[in-house]
Amino acid sequence: MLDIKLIRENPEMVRANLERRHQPEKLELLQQVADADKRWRELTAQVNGLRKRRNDVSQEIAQAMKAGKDASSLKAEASRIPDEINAHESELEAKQAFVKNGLMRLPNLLHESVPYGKDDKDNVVVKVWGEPPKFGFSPSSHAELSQSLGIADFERAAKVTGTGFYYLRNEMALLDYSIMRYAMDLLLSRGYSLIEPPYMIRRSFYEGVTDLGDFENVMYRIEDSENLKDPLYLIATSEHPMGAMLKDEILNADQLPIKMCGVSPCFRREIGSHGKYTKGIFRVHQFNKIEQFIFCLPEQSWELHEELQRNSEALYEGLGLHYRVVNVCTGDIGSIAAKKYDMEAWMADGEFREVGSNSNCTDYQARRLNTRYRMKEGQAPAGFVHTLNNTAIATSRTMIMIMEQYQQADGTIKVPKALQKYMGMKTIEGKLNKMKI
RNA sequence: GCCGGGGUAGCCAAGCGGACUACGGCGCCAGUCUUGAAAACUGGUGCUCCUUGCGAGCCCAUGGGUUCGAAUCCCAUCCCCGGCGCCA
Repeated sequence: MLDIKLIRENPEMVRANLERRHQPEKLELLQQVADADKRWRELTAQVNGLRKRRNDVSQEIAQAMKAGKDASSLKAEASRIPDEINAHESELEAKQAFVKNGLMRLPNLLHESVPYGKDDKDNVVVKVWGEPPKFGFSPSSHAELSQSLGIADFERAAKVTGTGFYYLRNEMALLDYSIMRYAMDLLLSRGYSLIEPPYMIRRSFYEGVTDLGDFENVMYRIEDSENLKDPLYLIATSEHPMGAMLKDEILNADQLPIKMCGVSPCFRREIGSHGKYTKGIFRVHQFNKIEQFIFCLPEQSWELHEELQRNSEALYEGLGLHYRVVNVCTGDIGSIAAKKYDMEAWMADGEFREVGSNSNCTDYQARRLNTRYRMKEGQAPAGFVHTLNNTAIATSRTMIMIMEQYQQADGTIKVPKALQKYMGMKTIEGKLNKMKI
């Protein structure tokens, strides 16, 4: 959420930002918000004047009654004022709601280092690590490999829950947990606190961490929520419960930065098919993820954004996986990020696909969450904190990378050295407690 | 789930229809004093608007209601604490 004062005092800056983002449709919204805010201020002045009259007359009534005088004519006058106030109040509330809603829908200000561009084709590759594996055979997709090894069952998952789900078996289930444990150990060693969050959170908290428009498309709602006005939703990432954790709180500067590493399954209704790489576990309704999340002082966030990036890169490099990093351009970046790096991994068909993203949300998310900081105990809040979030590892997509990059001619898969101690094996051969179904 | 007790500013806490302009304390900020600090003393300490003023409005968990007037009375909802019940 942007600060309304920025729109009052520096609308040109907000306008230029929308143009850089290629969101001309939002220019009109910006103007509407500015107009509604102006009207809100006029109405506020009028209504406050009426409220003052009401308060004054009520005081006179009190004094008259204390003096034993008749106050009935004053009462008659006073009883007319609430109607006048009500006549304006509904418009006042409507304008206020419009401004708030508009502010929620205007995107964050971009950092100057975000490359200008129209769509994902204009993202700028800033790093390439490793090389594509050289196979003396035609490589298979992870979907084919997992089926032939008998370590995943997509047909029965489709039967039971519909498309977009999976049963992992034996080595692949172990691989899932091994990747999580590997990522947890690395981030713990770098000082991040490990968090297992609630897997569902209330809607009112969700509004603080993400876009309102995402709800009905992306999130699963729990029908049986006890409080129907504020129902529970399954989390789409542990970023959300971690962000919501400090809603309406004020942190002391010496408590910051707060660095967390969340572990949880993620639930998403919208998995977008459109013929894009739909086989296997690339796009699914449920997957496990280790997520990094930071609350920090404004002056710390750009340095920490790079730290998060180094952590992600260390995780993939430790697994020996070929990847690249792109600086997401102005036309492709999400609305809450001021700057975003995407991690893209090489897959067996020779394409790079997104496996994680790293965003500095500056104060945009914190303003929605109302998470502030003060320089010292007892002092008034000095401003909003900055928040950052970064996929450390999404196990589903990391499994794809490992299976497709470490496959061998006989259809088995080498286990990256760093995972062998967690897996208890050096090669995935599909022999562990093999199921005859 | 049931029965009690609660939710007041950064924190603690009083108030329980009309001087509440929300008492008091702690913390914090500024000033006086001091070589400096502490102590002491004085003033300030939430949000919004603009005509920036000893200006006005708002704020007592949240949303409604009663009233000329609500922190205070009524209704609904949420949350916390204690006890009982249920339970991996």
